[in-house]
Amino acid sequence: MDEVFKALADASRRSLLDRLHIKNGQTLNELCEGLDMTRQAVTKHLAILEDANLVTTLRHGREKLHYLNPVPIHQIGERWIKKFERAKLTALSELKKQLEKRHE
Amino acid sequence: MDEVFKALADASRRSLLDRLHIKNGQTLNELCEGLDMTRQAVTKHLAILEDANLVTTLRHGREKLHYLNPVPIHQIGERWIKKFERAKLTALSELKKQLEKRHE
DNA sequence: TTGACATGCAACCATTTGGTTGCCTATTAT
DNA sequence: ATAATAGGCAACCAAATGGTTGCATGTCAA
Repeated sequence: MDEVFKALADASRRSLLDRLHIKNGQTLNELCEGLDMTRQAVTKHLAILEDANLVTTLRHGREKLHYLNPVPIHQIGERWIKKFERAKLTALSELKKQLEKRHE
Repeated sequence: MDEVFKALADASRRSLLDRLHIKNGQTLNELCEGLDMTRQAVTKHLAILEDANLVTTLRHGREKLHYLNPVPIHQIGERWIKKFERAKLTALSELKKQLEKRHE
């Protein structure tokens, strides 16, 4: 889980995921197009995404195809973000209550 | 949005949010208890969470009370994670289809 | 078979990050 | 008044991060 959060912390990596979301199964060079970065930098980002299991790769001859794996993203939503849903609703009223308490 | 992702990338900071989720409105010293870190390190983490608008503070005499703001977490869920929901469902079948295409 | 293309590996670099220590200031309680 | 308490500020440090360049390897096409 920590690896996933770390992987998502970088805007370049999130944009790579976005691009794979639009078009799945792209090669390294395809993913490099239009980016203000060397191919090697992109390789490193993709390796981090792969380690976090956010991207799966598949060799096809001399090409390496990259596929988005949305499962860890979904898990972050289910296992982590959902926890804070209830808080959202009660946050403001709780804060007000506690403020009043402190000022007694 | 980037600030929020960056803030959430650290396990210590996520655990601080968890603790505020359990008990809202804690002081700095309260939040330091049981942590294997100096107070100053915790201060820095809290400052990052505050910059990302995940935590709101309130001075009360010599105490500084920390309140969880779950809104940015919720926004990550709505604006970012939800985008990948559809992908989740179709990911595997898409991958299979594309594999078949490449092997024609 | 040989050149072009797609990717991999490794060393190196600057900046950011997560942490520390030491000291200072403000508020509260005795 | 003064000691204890809660927190702030700044300098410093090691390690991680995000990037580079240079060269090597594997695969395809002419």
